[in-house]
Amino acid sequence: MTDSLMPRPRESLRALLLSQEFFDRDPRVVARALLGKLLARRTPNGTLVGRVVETEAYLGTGDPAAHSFSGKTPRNAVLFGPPGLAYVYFIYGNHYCLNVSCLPDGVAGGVLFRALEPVIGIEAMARARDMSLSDKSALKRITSGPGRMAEAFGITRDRDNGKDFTSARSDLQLRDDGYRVRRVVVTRRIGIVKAAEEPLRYIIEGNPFVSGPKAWAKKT
DNA sequence: ATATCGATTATCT
DNA sequence: GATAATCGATATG
Repeated sequence: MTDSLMPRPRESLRALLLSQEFFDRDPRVVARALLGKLLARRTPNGTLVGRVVETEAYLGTGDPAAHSFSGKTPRNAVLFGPPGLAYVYFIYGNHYCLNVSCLPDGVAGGVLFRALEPVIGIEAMARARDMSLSDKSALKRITSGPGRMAEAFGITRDRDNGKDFTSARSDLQLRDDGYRVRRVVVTRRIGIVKAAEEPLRYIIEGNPFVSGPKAWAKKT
């Protein structure tokens, strides 16, 4: 074959950019629908891609666990804005966490990205996390957790808060490559005390890159 | 394998 | 001044 002489389709053509309408829905619906989609980050050096395997829904002003519960502030303003924007917050003096805003402009709601399965740029992700891939068990820990995946992708509030996931010109995008999720498991949310019992955490059943102890990947 | 604890700072009361 | 949508290290069964 003369494969190398043919114009190679760009990566972006093989995975469709998610639209703003995709995010203009209830966070529970979006959280479920995001499983299996691709998070893509364009950097000066290369591209990072991870498949979404774990999400959590935060319901806005009616949800005691949501940052938007007590109304709009400078920090959470993005959650009240248009759908499909990156909401990044800094937590415990150590970690950034990445969310996407949901529902129409003026209505709060969002989805927290909790874990990815690395697809492209694994070496770069490991570097960003100061990890070596020589240890086989290290692979699972690169992007399995909200703080971990944010660090692997170089997400910070200064750089990324408010970015449009749905813009063709954005360096932070969400795409659909046609991957089909077999089965979804819903559990209580992790790391919170308020409204923790609500079944608002969504994971791809059996996926090894889901965060937390193995037991959390099954039920609770 | 599960439990506990300390780190470290932006944000809000 | 208290809190937090976490992580990694350490301790213990």
